[in-house]
Amino acid sequence: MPTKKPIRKKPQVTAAPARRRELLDTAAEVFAEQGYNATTVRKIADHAGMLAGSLYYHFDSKESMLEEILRSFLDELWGGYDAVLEAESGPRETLEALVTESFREIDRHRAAVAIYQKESKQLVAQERFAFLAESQRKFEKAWLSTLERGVAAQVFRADLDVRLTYRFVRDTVWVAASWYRPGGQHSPEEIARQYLSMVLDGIAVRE
Amino acid sequence: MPTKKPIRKKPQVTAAPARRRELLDTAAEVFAEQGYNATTVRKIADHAGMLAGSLYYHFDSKESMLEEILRSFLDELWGGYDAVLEAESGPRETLEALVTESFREIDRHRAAVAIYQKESKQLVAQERFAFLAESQRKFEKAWLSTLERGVAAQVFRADLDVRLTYRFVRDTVWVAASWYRPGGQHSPEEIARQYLSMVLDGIAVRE
DNA sequence: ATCCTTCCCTAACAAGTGTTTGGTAGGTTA
DNA sequence: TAACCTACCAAACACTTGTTAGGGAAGGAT
Repeated sequence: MPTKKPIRKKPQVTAAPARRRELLDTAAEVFAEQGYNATTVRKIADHAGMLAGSLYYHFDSKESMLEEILRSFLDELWGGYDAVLEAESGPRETLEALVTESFREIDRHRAAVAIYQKESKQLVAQERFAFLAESQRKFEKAWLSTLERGVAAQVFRADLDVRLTYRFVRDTVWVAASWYRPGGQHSPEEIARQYLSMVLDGIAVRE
Repeated sequence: MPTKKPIRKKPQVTAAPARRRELLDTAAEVFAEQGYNATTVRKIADHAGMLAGSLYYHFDSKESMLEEILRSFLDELWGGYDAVLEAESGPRETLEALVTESFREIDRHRAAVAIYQKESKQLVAQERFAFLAESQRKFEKAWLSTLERGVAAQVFRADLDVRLTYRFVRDTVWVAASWYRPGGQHSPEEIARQYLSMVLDGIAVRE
């Protein structure tokens, strides 16, 4: 009679996601604050009130935690973006909606956005994080086409380099995650409003 | 007769800075590309064509390399900024000059700017890098006062939150280091011109 | 010819890293 | 009561990390 190997069943993906989410949220906080590489699994465990090894009951690696954090963030992000894009409004309205949606995502996923911002450039090289590259392509396409539609419809200026403008707009929106604190002075909508006012009409006084 | 201790004289700060600068430049490239924590001294040594231990003939720690990279960058940056501020031009001219100078610094110190951008938030906590905090205060003061002067002189809009505007302007300028490549399509001056046009006059078509 | 300086190599160190293995307290199910 | 599952701990593992110590080749100075 062959002795049954006591294969340890780990919950990993299947089991009750309650505790997983909890741990992923604290991990995301530490990742965002200290940087992914500077964050040891022992630090994460400390913040979660357990020991380093215990994390491996829930996840099978530090990297898989990072992957799950970024995946779930991007899933929700594209939920919002796709809804905006499918509305097929005018270019100006689309741009306003995209910006507002972005600041809302920052409000909800501050940590994940900060991580994405800091680490994505190094991560895309690994095939495990190839989905980041795909997301970036979709992202660029959405914003660029909106800007180009606006130029064609003569609601955006034609004398600006569209690609440069895209980069400026994109960066300014997302770096907000580095200083934004939820529950602070400004709501995401208020920040979006001010930002749109600046980008659309400029900060100079008109004569 | 007391045996003379063979104290190893290291060049460190005194000696010919030629090789030092060379090594610091390659270190800065690797730091910028992979992130400070993810960069091992062995990687730096690889890029420099030597072994890890040999780096310690020139520097006394990995951290001191980072410090020297950031220090020399900030020194040169403030050389340019102070010149602009001492000119005491009008607020709009000052803002234009600050932006242009910033893009020039990105052109010259792409790697250092990228490092500063990524790591400064975590570094300021250490007393060794307290000079970063001081630089940030000077930085904020320079930009904020320029914006406020502009609002007072009615050349900048009064209905925008100055602090929010400052953050937007600051971030967009510096994140350019993450995608800018010297010798590319746009010169620093051209990028500055486009950026200023966008920020000052907006991207919307005027009626 | 000797000495000294410069610049690097070889080889190791201790500390910290992500991860694995076996165990176990406590609740749930049979 | 017995078997089982969940969620964690305790202790170690192999490896990488920044750093150090001693040595040596090359070349200029004396």
